[in-house]
Amino acid sequence: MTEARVPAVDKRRAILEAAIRVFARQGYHATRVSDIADEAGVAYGLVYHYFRSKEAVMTELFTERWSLLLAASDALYERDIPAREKLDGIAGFIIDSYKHDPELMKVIIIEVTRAANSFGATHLPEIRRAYDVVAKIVADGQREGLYRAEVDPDFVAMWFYGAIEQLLSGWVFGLMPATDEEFDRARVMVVETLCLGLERRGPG
Amino acid sequence: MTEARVPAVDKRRAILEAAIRVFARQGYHATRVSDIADEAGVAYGLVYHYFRSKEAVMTELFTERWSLLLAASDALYERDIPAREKLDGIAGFIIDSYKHDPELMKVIIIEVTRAANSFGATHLPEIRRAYDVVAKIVADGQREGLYRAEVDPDFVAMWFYGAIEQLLSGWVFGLMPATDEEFDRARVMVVETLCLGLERRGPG
DNA sequence: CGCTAGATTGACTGGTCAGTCAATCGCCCT
DNA sequence: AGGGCGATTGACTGACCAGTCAATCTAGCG
Repeated sequence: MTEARVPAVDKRRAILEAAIRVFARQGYHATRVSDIADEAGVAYGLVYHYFRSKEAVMTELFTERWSLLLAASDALYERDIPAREKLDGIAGFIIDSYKHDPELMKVIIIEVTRAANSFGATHLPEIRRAYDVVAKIVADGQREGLYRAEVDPDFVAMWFYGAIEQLLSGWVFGLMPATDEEFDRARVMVVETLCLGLERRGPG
Repeated sequence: MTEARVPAVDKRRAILEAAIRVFARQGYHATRVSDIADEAGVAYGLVYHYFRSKEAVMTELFTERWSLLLAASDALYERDIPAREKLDGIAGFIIDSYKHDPELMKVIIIEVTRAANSFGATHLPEIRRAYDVVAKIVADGQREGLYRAEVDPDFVAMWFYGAIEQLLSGWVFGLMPATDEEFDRARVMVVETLCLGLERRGPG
């Protein structure tokens, strides 16, 4: 009774999801477009009907999720809660994203965020926007006198993301146990240790 | 009057150094073997006289420097100095390596250490060995009661390297100012903030 | 019914490059 | 002088793959 334009099976979506699996399994460079098509159960040419290029597929995967992270970060930043909880919220969002779709996060981290040469270069602006929110949170914390003034907020932002990416990499490659308890433990540990490192010491 | 076998110009070395420049400029995947040969001022085929493959060139670049880091880490670990100084020594070694040959460090970080798919996978064991030294330092610190016992040493090790890699990436891509003062400041900041985050709080 | 337009197919093309190899060079030794 | 051998050369081959395109299919519509 409703939308007449939407096919019973959305092949476009099928292609995107197949791409996640194949990119996660073989890496972007090692996947042929035909691999994506096969995995999606569609003809080779259909990939080019829906996407301009192999790169465009990757870009859509990244942008779709990264924009969620940016939105969540902005929302967190605006809220009237302690800096620490904002950072915890961001760390939590990323880790939840991993819990929710590990393959997609694997692809994003490996092929974009840490791939400073290829997609990392293309998407630098969006990536930096995420860093900037963290830097702003830290800067606010310094202005309120919570955090030591000597540390550069931009530096902390890079640190924060560097640590989280490394963590996810550890899970992705089985260097560290990847259970739900570990996820929560890791999240607490990053934020707690980072904040302890940043906080001004008492009166002494 | 001396070594007869060594040519006046060591072409093998020239190829390695050309490779550093070209890999740094274009990235491993985007460099053709002919680019390396041209940059070295040498015929295409000579690259294959000295190296089994393009990959072998990269591997030699990585292994040569990484083994220095491992040796330095081990030496630092054995010395009878505070944990904090050991960590500072490792951070310092890496940052000095960057100061000494930024292009080589750029290549190692981007193409190996952070390239978990390609060379990162191949060299995982060596990379982990570097992490392990940091983990051992932290574990010792915990045993001595300096550091909080709740944090997982392996986790700290990943964190430490994640942060430093991110820093170097920031310099490499011009996201952060890369001057000698910045290098020293960054080194102090990483180690100081990390240790403050790890240390046990006074009596409370 | 036929018509149109988007969906779908897969064979084919063009360009790229890693790695091979046969030929030549230059140095040293006898 | 001339033989031997590693160093050096660069044209060539074989494989691979992103992207194109003309053909076919399907569904709504008047």
